[in-house]
Amino acid sequence: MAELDIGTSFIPALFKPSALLPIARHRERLLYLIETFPITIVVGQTGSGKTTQIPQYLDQAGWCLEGKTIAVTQPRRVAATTVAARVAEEMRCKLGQEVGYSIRFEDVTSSATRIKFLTDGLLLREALVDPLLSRYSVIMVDEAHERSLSSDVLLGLLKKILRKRPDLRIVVSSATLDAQNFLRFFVGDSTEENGKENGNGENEPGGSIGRIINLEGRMYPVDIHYLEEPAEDYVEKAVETVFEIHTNEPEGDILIFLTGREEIETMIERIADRLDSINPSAPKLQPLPLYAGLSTDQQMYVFEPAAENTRKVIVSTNIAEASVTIDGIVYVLDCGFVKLRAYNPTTGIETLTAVPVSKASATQRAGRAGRTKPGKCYRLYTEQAYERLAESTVPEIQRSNLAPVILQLKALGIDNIARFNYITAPPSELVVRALELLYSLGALDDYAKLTKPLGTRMAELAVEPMMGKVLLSASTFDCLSEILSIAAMTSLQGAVWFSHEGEKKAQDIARRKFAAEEGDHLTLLNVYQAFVTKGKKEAKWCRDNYLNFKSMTRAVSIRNQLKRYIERFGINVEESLGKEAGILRAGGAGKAEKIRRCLTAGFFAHAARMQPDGTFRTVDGGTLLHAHPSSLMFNRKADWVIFHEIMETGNKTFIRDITKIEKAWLTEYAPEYYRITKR
DNA sequence: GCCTTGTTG
Repeated sequence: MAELDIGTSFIPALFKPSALLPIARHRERLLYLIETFPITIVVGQTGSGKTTQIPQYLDQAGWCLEGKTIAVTQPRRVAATTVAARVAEEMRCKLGQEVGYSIRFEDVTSSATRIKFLTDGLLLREALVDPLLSRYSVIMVDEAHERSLSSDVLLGLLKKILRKRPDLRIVVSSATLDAQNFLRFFVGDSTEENGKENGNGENEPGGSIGRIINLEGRMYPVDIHYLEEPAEDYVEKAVETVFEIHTNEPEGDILIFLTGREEIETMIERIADRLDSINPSAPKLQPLPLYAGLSTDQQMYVFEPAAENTRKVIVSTNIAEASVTIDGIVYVLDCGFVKLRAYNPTTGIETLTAVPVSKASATQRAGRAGRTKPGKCYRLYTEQAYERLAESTVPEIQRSNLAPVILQLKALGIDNIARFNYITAPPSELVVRALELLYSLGALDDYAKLTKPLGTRMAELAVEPMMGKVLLSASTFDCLSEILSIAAMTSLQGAVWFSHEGEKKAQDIARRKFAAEEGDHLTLLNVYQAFVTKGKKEAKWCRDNYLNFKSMTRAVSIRNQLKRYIERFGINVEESLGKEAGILRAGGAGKAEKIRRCLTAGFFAHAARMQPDGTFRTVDGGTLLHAHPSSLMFNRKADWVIFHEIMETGNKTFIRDITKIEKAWLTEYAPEYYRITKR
């Protein structure tokens, strides 16, 4: 940012006098609404200052007296930490004192903390031990319009808590489109009066429950352009548009939204191919990729200022829509598609496919061009196509595997899942499938009540239900120490290996050093054990072995956390770290078999059999599966296996983290499940 | 022959 240096360098660049923010004009109205109504919906564009200012107004107005705290939830960890730092700076206090944050593995709060930023998932966990969230006077749910699983569940829970805590105040921050929807959610079917007949003279849809307040943002106008004819190949169209902008439009960086890594790499190659066509004396173009799979270092390039006389072209996935904000973008290109996860309750298979974006999403993308000055957005589709788009993206709760959600709701004391206050209810097929799985794992009884201690413990463990079952069975299989490591490693979701371009072969060779005959789970165990013993938890060792140091460090934290839980349940953890590594690799019978049996006791629903041609079939024979290329079983022989994850991408269904088992173990550990599904 | 994005005292 170009600002005059007038010698006041002690004021950080971030700092803007808060009195100048547009929100300052709404201070009194905001405080009045929050004082008067249980619910306040705040509609605020980016740059309105709602996240940083509202908690401070509340603190100044006395909402933190008598030891009470204001909670502000965020959907992402980085947001919680950076916003907390910003507010601490504005209040001129040390982070962790009056202002703090709390995210998994990092609690930067103290007894002095009055304003606490935290992830919405973590606040949900707090409700397990403090069901009325009694330490908070105000809870602000930020970015609620993103409709993440945890913020949806949190809002439903808050509605329930309100009935028992009339003193509690809830602030929901949302985009325009959803404000009415959120208010209706809190008013509708409530035990309180609902506005039409509240008799207090206020004829507003929120009745005596709540109000909506609009805050202006600090956005510059963005010109929207559409194609006249649909594009046959939007990557090609995007490349052409980049060069048109570059030759005809004034300076300013370009951000392009595509759906995935492959498209991004294609686009970058095509731009590079045509760079020679630019007049050598003209300004240059610097294409840069941005997607979650890149290392942190590789991602940092997009934030660095371009070389002189050079225009940055950032080619990104949806990560730049809300999670990552880049300054200096003046032109946005939107391909009109996004890859979304969806869970098929009939097959139990997750899909990852490109689908048209929603209007809300397209608006958000366009807005990325207007952060620092007026911008332009080129939609690589026609205006008619835009009109046909859905208003908003289907919320996660309607397209996810709900087993973890239902387990959590049950643990929060919400027994009647069907009558829970959902902002939008999930399809009943999803609920039924989740209940069936939880029942087959023994987490629910015949009356769909949480079992004790198994069900309640599974809900407390921060892993998915199937892995929770494995962890809680491990001591009876005499392999708890190993399973703790395996659970931590699978939680990394494939981010174990570090891939640099052109080093694929070396990486494969490195991987073979850890390979276990029995499959991926034991290989992951070997990696973990080597990291903490031979690797001394050092970055250099990871580099030498093509492992992701950050992920490995995270695995150590996850394992420690899981171990603490297990010990709190009164289960003894006998560490065998390091001793067994050699034995496992040699295929040493005893321990390895115990681990495979234990995994089967939790993952019996994820079983498959290899066919002579190397592909797999599900147990009922119905679905064709492929070992993911990252799996050891991609080019090895096996018979029956269990797997951690199943996902359909493009036109193939992949399974990953695969381990060999015996067929007989399935009926041994899940007799009912295999009787039911075989018919 | 390969994963969009988040996240759990």
